[in-house]
Amino acid sequence: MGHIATIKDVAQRARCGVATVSRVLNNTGPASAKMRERVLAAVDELDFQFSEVGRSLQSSTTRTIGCVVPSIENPVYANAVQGAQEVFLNAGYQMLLVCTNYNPEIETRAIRTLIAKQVDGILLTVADAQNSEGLNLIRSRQLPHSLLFNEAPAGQVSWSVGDHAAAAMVADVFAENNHTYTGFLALNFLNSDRARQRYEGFVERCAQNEMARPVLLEVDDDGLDLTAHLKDFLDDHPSLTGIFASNDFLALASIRSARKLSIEVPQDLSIVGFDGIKVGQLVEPSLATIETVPQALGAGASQTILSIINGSAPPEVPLEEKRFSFRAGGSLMPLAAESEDDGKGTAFPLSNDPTHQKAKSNRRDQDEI
Amino acid sequence: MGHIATIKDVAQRARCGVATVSRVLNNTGPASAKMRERVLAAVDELDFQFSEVGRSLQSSTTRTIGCVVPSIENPVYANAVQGAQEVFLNAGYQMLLVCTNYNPEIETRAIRTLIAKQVDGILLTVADAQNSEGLNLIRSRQLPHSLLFNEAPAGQVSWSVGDHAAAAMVADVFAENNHTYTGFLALNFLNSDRARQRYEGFVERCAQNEMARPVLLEVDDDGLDLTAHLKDFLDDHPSLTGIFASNDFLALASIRSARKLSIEVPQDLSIVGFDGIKVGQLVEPSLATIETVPQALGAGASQTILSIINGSAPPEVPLEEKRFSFRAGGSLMPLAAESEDDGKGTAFPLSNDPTHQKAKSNRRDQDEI
DNA sequence: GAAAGAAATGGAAACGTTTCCATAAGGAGC
DNA sequence: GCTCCTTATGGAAACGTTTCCATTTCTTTC
Repeated sequence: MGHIATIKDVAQRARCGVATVSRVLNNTGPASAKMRERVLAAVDELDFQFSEVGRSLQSSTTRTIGCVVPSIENPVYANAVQGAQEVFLNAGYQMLLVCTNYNPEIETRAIRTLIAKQVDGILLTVADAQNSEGLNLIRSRQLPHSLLFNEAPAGQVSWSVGDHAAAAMVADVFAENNHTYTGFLALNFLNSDRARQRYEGFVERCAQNEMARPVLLEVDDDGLDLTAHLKDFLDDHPSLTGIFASNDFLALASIRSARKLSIEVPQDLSIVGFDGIKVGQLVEPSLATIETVPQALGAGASQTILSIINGSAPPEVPLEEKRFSFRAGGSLMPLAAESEDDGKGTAFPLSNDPTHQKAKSNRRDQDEI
Repeated sequence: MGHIATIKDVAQRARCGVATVSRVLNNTGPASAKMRERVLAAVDELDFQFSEVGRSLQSSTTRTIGCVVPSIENPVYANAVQGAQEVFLNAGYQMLLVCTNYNPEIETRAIRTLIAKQVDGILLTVADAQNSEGLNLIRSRQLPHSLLFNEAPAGQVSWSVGDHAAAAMVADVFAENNHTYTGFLALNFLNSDRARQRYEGFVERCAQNEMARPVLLEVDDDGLDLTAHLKDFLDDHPSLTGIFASNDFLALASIRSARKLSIEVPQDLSIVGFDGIKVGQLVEPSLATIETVPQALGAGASQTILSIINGSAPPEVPLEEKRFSFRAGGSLMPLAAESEDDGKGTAFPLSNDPTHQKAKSNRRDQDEI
């Protein structure tokens, strides 16, 4: 028979009522030994398994959590999702995953559907936390949820990296290494509040460190024409000695593009990434970057949701210094120090800096080919 | 009111029966203009949305697909899952994701739960397709499903890379480059039929090519002690000139470990990876590897499932040559050719091969430190 | 052996839908 | 104004659970 057994079939076969079957199988309420045995036998013979749909309708609980992220091709999100998934699975929840591809419409639609499916909670990274229709829906429904990677608007919890401060740290690192003229390489600037926060944090701290205002290079896709973009960019801004890439892939791609342009990293150009993906340590030169803990953030955010669901005390979001740190790497090199009493950092490149000089000449060579 | 509106609330507010509300909202059956308006107004005022749980119970369909993979930290699976997710989302399905961490028990449990949740189909990569409890459950329930990455047992569809043939291709590449003494670096050998199939394919083709039987180096975790393992391995097998790593991460890690041991890749040792992850092209030396199309496999497998569900013609699995190809890279270098008439490849390393010689001496140096 | 209490059991309602079927309302034709 | 048909509408069953409550069965105690 192609028919899937229900509790009624079991009851019939065990010659008892459905209530008894339910009690036996859930171990709720009394049952005689022989009855128990009959039920178990019937379950075995019919290969019975409860329908979670029926259960959900009755209990208005689905043991399912929604998870909305931009993409899992980015290992940062992949790790976070994996961390979350593990926590949820251990707690007996499964995870509905939606990748929005940084598209706010998909985001909204997905959240709507998740709500309709009556998920018990939602873990999400939205395009813009200040202005997310989906997030508003969740809030108005008072559905247990936690933001991941997004900075939360008001005094709400969010498991974010601390993009602003982390980017500021990059500015400090550049300053410590005597870099003054830097660029910021951005991807998905429009659809990612994180990218914007990094840029802001970087720009602000550069100003505080009396460095030049970083120039912005925005690329729309991480396609193969990065080399061309980079060339134009460096041609337009020949004094640049360092680039802060808004993620590690972009940083690695930049190193490669630089190599193609005969610009050596780090001798001619220093590059710092963001995220701290694993391969960054495997390559040569190793990637200087901001190391983050996406898996921990994902796990933490999940626990926040679980604690809301079962009313226990939510975990504390760790301090910023636990959420990111600078990882030194071969892609960043100190410039020879500017003499300390040289006034407050003139706005011109140092022509007596050999490293810097080399960078420029090298680049010029390239230009003239 | 903290109460979520149901169809009854809408009916009450619109002063009509629930059947009418259902008809209006689903556009099934007739309804007068004024009634339609009243219902729509009520929906708006109450912020009503259908409960998918109620619907599912009634329609015995959930618009949800289960997806079981070992891990999404591995970009191969991440890409495949992402590809699948997109196809499903476009078709109006959402995806329950479970990562098993290569653990068969989690795998079985997860599949059981997915069945209980009455997913409309399951996309899965199992530890061992020949012997998977979960897979049997799915089959006996006749649930629409498709294997992903696993080779299917009998004449069943599966969206796999073609690990056996792909690994054979690596053997051919080594042969073409005059490598005779090779090693196979394996991870998760126990819990991955793919890794085993790659090994078998490689060993077989090496034999056909009259190369030495590849030596197997099995590592249990991709931790930091790969360097130590590699050193021992190369000490034990000094004639080795090439290593086939069962995935790209392992390959990159090997290159790094080699670098630490002052073994130069590819001059002293050639390395070939598997999977074709993106970063492999960004690094120096670039990684020679088998390039695969995980996203396409994921998308294809999803379409197979959808076609089973709605009874349409399933997509064809592309030919093997469309599913993998060899990607040349700087990590593989040809050895000086053995003289063609030298008989059928003697079983000893060529002492007149400078590159090879260098490799050996270099390694010896290392040993003596 | 009867009464009282405890233990076991089953019936039925409820959860939120859809859909079948019956009924009500409206209009056309005589 | 009546019948007849079409179009609207609502009641109720069904989907698979859990749980409340009432009923039955078994022990115990006198």
